Amino acid sequence: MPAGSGGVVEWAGGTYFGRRTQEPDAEMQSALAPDGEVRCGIGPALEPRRFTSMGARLFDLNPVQQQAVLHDEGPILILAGAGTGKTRVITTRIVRLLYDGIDPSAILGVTFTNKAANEMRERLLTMFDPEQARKVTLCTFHSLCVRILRQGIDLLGYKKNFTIFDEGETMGLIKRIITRTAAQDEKLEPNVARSMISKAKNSSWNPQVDTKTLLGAVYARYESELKTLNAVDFDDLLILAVRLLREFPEKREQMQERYQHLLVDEFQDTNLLQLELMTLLAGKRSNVCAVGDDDQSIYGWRGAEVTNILEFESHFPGARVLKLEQNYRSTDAVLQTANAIIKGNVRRRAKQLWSDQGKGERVRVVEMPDDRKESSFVCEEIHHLHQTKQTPLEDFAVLFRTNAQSRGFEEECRRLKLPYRIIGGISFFERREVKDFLAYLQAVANPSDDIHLLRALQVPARGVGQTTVQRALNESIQREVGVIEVFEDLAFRSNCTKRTAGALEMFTDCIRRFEGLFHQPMADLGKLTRELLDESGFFEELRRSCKTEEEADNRERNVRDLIGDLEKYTLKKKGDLAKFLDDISLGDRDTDDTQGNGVTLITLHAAKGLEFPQVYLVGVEEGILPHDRSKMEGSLDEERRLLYVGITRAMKMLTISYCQGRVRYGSAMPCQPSSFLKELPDDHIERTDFHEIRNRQMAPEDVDAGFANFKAFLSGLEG
DNA sequence: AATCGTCTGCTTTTT
DNA sequence: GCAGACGATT
Repeated sequence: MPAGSGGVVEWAGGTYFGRRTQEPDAEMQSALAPDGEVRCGIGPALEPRRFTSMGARLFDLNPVQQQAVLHDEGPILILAGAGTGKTRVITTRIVRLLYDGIDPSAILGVTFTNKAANEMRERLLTMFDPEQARKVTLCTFHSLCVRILRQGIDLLGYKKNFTIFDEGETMGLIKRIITRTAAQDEKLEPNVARSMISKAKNSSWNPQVDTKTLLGAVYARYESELKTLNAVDFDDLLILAVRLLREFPEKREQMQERYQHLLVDEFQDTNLLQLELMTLLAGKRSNVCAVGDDDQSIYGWRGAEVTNILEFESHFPGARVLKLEQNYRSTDAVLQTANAIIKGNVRRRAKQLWSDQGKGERVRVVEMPDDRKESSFVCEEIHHLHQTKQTPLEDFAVLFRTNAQSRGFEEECRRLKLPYRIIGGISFFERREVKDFLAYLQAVANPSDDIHLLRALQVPARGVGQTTVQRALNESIQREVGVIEVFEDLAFRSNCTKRTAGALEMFTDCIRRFEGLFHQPMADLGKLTRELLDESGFFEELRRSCKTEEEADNRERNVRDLIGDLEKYTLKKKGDLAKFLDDISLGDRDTDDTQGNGVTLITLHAAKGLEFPQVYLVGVEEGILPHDRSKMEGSLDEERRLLYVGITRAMKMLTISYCQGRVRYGSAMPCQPSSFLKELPDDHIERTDFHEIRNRQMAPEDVDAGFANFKAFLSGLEG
């Protein structure tokens, strides 16, 4: 059926026009009867079994959502404003395809985070026969690419057991290259180099690798060293997968045959390569269902291309475009505030969020004297609401632009004994013990993985120093063999000190022995891992290197948790060690997300996709939101979207605060309210300040105390 | 190999 | 003002 034709669809003998937008009438209602048989469009219908029928599911959706679900073939863009039931639509659409009798393994749903992919899978399993639903591919862009590459990367001259470098490993390599490449007087920030290289790699335009500049030389060297290490970074996963599909028609056709229906979540966050990957996979059929919201595009700085969504129709000609604007999350006051902010952006697909949940409480905009008052006010109010109204602490979230801002709130929570959780910051996988642990597993899984082997070699320190390692590396490059083979070479060892030679022998023997054990078919991987870590002195080192008992326990628990994950993983037959490591390298971990206990402290970026009944959006000051740097980079529109994302997280109550002064970079500085705040609609907001709010809530004697505090602060500022 | 002192730089970070 | 990195010490 041609795209966008709003084709006629049969429902239990009745006729349903996919394009209609009005409420279901009586005729339709009977056609959509909850237990009715379902037959629509595309494939041979399946008999619905114990799951809610498709008809009933459709009945729960609003008219536009229904159209999104019922759209047949050809490209469709679903512009899903914040809180408009996007995930629901996407999962229901998959269910609908399944009901149509589409082969589950021909359906591919792509997301950006493992969390999103896993949540979608969970949801799908409750909606359709799990045995079938499980066969639907739901994964991240990166894990999709790994799947593609594990099968065909040899065509591009890599070995199939390539290693995936994470951010840290990438950085390490770049740093080493810079020190080796740069002349005495040359300087290059590894951070800068990394992001430039990543930009160059991602933006398909090949910036004529100019090896005359230091950056160019580092870039060229980085690429060639990755290749010799048989390693790929996160960018390469996309680049190589796209190259494979572009350059090898048989691969492309094979994939196009396999995946007949593509669904992409958070489309506004896709970059050029991700778009290209999708067009390559979609092929002529062009069955692409993209879901996203240009107003929530906040990852431009990471290469996301808003134009992918703004110009969707030019990438997928004939695309149908639907707008979801009915919001099921927030009150009208919140939504009007959000609408008012976002309409200041020019390049966007205009949307007006609305809800039928009533006006709700007005949005408070509070002026605070300084950042300390801000955090104490917010935390005390949360405390107060929790005590007097029994509002669960999980209902509250404090949203801020930069991680540094979390600190004051953290301290304040501690002072008040409010449980809290911080989202973001250093990720689990960046923890040293986790990386060391994974290095061991990777070394055992693939001893020719030099980088991880060398990392394992250093934990614990074995008396094999820089010079030995460097010598081994040189030799391994020269002889074109893995470092482990150099270590095992008696001639090489005879050139080391006795101590070093012994250590090398012990280490390589250990790795080799466990390599064999791990590859036995019925191996108990958990048990083996514990033996490996005991024998190698890993656990001992882990405890030894901690200052406090508590820290040691924490770190050991992290590692033991991961071993538990590995056990579960193999028990559930999800795959072998190599597959487990792939998943983990891409951050996919079966987290039993112990339902968040406490107040949530979170950055605006990390808050996207979440919702909270009570939201405090703090530090909304010129220079912070919008951030100073964004003005130089000309990304004010993205800052505005960031604010929009923050506002639309709130379900019932939203408080926006800014300070007259705050401590930044160590010294007290005056602040202006964010220029965005001028755009707020007066009829839905209430402007107030710290003192007014205090006077309203506090007993008089407390007010005096508060005032005394304030004076104390002022004198502190002057001193 | 560990430790101490000095220097720097300071947004966000799905993979 | 503080954390993290790096180089010079022992």
